[in-house]
Amino acid sequence: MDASINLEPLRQTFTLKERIYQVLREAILEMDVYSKNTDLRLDERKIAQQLGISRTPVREALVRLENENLIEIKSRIGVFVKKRSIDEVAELVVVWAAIESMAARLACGKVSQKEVEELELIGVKNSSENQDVYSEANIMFHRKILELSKCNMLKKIGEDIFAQIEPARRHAMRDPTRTEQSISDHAEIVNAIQSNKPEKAANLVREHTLRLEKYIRKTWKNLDT
Amino acid sequence: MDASINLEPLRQTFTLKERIYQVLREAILEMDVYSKNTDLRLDERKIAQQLGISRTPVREALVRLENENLIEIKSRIGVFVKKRSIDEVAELVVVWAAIESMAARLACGKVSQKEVEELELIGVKNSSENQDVYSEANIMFHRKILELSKCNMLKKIGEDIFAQIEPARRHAMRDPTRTEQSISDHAEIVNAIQSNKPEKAANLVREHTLRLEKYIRKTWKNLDT
DNA sequence: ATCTGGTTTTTTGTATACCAGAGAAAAATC
DNA sequence: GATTTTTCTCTGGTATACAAAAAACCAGAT
Repeated sequence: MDASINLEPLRQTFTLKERIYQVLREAILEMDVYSKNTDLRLDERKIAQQLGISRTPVREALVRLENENLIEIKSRIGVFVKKRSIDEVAELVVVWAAIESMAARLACGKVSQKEVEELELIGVKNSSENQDVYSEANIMFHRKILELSKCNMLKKIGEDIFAQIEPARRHAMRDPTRTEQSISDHAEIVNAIQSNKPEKAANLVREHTLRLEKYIRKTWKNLDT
Repeated sequence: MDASINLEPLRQTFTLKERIYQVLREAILEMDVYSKNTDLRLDERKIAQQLGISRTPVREALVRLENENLIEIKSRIGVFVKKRSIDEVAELVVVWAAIESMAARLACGKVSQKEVEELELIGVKNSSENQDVYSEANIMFHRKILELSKCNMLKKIGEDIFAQIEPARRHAMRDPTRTEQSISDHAEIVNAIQSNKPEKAANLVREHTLRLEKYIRKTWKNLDT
């Protein structure tokens, strides 16, 4: 028998810097970085105050974000969300193409029928509804390929790079005419994976993604000054 | 018109956390991680004391290193240099293969004769001297390919991954019989790049690197416990 | 009005102090 | 002697205080 008070576990699984990191990361990725009137400055103290904590864990989160290239900490000047140049974004897309192409190659021969169907559902069927749905499904399609590679590192690094591209992708991809082409590309890719043609799958994915690179380079609207 | 002298920016950017980061990173990469009697623990306080500074900048450097997957910060337990498992290393090699393969592809058609010769010198001619020289030249060969892609992001991300692999590579690659095969691979790669065959160059590089993956998986000597 | 020079304010960098959880060691219990 | 409980210590986590550099401000001179 135990008559003493038995309180809640209260387990605070995550450390502050971890949570702040996640909060900030999400907030940064959702920012409209390329809009003229977006303030790119992050104020340590303001953030700490807003969250009701001290600067220390905030700073540690910021260091991490800087290491991920999402922000830039200028010594004794301030912290700024990074606005990538067209060249940097295009290059990142190239890296992404390399990684996803390898993922598609590896996926061949080790995916179940069920997984192929999931991929098709995301990238081909669901995509055709409307622009917003397409955009969301498009992201998921590419993430799914990374997943199907069954290679955790490929997935992890691929997603890191994707996060860096995402703001620019939102900025540059407003053209609905690309949707159709994209969906037929997806169908081909699904097909190649399903019929276990690694070389073809890898090539299709690579060219599909590199087409995005070309597109970005062509249609980039420079909103700087 | 501006006739005034135009001086350097003179950024004094030497912040402590930056320097500590570099010092620690180098030290970690040089550690023989897989040796039984290597102490993998890092003590914030001790490091700060040794460097004659406070814990704060040390911690920020550590956060960064953790984000690069070189160390692991266990909350209220300690900081440890990460010893990658065979699976993680093998997967990283796959990512590396993806990136370097794309680099070779891009290098085709945009390299000068002089650059090709440099590559050949590093990867084929200089490599044959002895094991140590070979090992060093081997690294340089692969870095050179990243460079010849003229894609900064590819280079940067490739080198990040390479840094993570390096300790394991040193651990696993002790077999001199691989040297010959490797050098003839290199020669083929140089040839493909020189004669502007992107598809072939990409394939050769990929298979060359993936062979390393297989090799690591096969010969990994588990020194844990 | 504009430029110049110093001064104040703001903001980041670093140091220090204290807190809390985990694990080991010691003590108590059986 | 083995097991459980308690205490203590070690280590990272967080808060706060202070130093230093950059930016903003503000007179006074031109």
